[in-house]
Amino acid sequence: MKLLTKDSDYAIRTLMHLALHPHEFISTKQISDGQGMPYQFLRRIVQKLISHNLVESKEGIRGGIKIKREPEDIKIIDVMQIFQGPVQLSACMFRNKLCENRANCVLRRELQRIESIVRNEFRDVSIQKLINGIKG
Amino acid sequence: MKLLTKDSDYAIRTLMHLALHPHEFISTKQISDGQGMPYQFLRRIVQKLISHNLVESKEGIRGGIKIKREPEDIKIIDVMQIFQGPVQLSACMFRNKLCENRANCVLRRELQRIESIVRNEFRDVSIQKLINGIKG
DNA sequence: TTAAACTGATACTAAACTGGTATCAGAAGG
DNA sequence: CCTTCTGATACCAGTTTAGTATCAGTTTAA
Ligand code: FES
Ligand code: FES
Repeated sequence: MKLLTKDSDYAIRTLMHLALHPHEFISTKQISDGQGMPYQFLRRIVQKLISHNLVESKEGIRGGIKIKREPEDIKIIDVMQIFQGPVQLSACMFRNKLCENRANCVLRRELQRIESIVRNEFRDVSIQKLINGIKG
Repeated sequence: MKLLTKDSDYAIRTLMHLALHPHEFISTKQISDGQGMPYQFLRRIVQKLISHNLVESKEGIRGGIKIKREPEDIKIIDVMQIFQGPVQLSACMFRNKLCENRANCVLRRELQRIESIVRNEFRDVSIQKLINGIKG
């Protein structure tokens, strides 16, 4: 079970980097080089961050990207949802259709409980908190 | 992010079923039919449970499978580890090699913290607990 | 005014994983 | 000896993951 995929990972690191220089446009190339991430892969990731309004961009030779929201307000669960979709339990059995006694299903209940714990943990970590290395 | 794959799911349900009839050998066919799981898929899953000593089997016409350990002692994290491998964070960046300042990496630290929370939760749920629907 | 350094938008790829199916062999029991 | 079971594999299609490539358009500064 992998908690974080590469794209979420790279995205978070990129946001951390941007949060440290909130007033300048930094090129994706510079970030990918500096952090050892594959450039074209990061390009695609960055475009998603832009389309989700976490980052803004400027085209042209002195262009680049810049963080658009407060680092406190960007939780890593937001980033994960963009790249990995929602935290979800195993789909209900009986292939297509949901089974009847969902309300009573104990496995389902436990999974939902754990699921919400996981969500809360990832919601508690912001980009700022990562930068601080402390509660944020 | 999916917490439970189908094989873990089916394995857990199978163990629950076996735990309810701890003294008889039940055929895989009977279980797959009864629970709406694909037979051949479940066969493969059951073989893994056997090779990991959670279940024992008897060949031949009145054969089948039987639970081998106490339902209290089988935690769902054990089952998940068999089918999904360990709960792990995103691999360290800089492709193959681990990066230098691992000790200082805040993202890594947070992920490890959350990882251990998840592990503990899944370690706290046993087959017996699922059957009871209460603390066990 | 044009070359260089950027982003926008997509298309492509190989490898791994997921969920499922199929086969053939051999054991046990009546 | 026939049926019901397991053991052991091999196969398969669809999706996901991680990464690469291409071409077009924008901006700036020499
Ligand atoms: S699996 Fe559908 S409710 Fe439990
Ligand atoms: S990514 Fe390797 S230590 Fe943070």
